[in-house]
Amino acid sequence: MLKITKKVEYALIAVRHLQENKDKLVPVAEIASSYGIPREVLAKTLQKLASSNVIESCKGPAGGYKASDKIEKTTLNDFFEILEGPTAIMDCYFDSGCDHLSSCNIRTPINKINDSIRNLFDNLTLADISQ
Amino acid sequence: MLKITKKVEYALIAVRHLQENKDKLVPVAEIASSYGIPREVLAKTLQKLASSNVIESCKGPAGGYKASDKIEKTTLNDFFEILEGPTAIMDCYFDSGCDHLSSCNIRTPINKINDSIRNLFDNLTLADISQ
DNA sequence: CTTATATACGACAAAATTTATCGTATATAA
DNA sequence: TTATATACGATAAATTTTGTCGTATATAAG
Repeated sequence: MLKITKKVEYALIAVRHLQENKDKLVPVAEIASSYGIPREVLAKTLQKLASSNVIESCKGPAGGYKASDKIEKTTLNDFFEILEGPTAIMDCYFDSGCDHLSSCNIRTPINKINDSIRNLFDNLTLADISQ
Repeated sequence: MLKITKKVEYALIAVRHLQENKDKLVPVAEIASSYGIPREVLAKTLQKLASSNVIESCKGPAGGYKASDKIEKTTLNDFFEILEGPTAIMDCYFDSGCDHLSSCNIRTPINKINDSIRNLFDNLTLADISQ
């Protein structure tokens, strides 16, 4: 439990790689083969980061991805939410279909834990964890 | 991602229930039926909490579980680790079988995130989140 | 001492989620 | 025009989580 997914792991690896190669455009295939990541999985992940402008994409031959200016200031919370949706230890606060809401005795605890984690990740940037 | 498991959810519900019924011994069946939890799953979960002395068990007719003195001071980190093992967002720091260690470029980031989360959960007790 | 009830514990099946693959479309530099 | 790279959806495989079943053990009550 409380594990990140491979998607997020791959995204972190890619972001770090792009940060270390700031000048050039790096194609997905290069990152995938360097770290043993399935190409298609990584591609889809980087597409999400590109559409949120954490990284920039360029199509065509000699194309690829590069880190954007925004990347250093991106918080872990933003990063995770781009890839996986809202940060929460349970789904019940986004789903509406909980049958047991009336007898639920852990709303307060769950909310407190969620708030604590979001607060933590709102105050950690990609730059912070790289140093 | 970063979700708690049903086991942990059920354990939290049970702990809260026991805290609200401090005097009496509550059988698993009572908690399971009150909150719509599968009896056997909850039973196994409470057995772990009992063997770690977070709660106390009593066999036989009129037996059941009750909160221990230790319960209020139990940190979220201890609670989670009793139920699910070490707190970490990736398994690679406990498994030894990572093929890509030499090319791994996210050891520092992962360690920083792990440390931050453990620090957070070490400083939150079951009492803290219940208020 | 027998019986009913509760915890203790392991093996296995079902369900859900995550991870990976495949196919097709679009953009662009050479 | 061609080769190469991103973009995106559908589906299959693998893994993990969740739930079920069976059996053993302890103990209070009659």
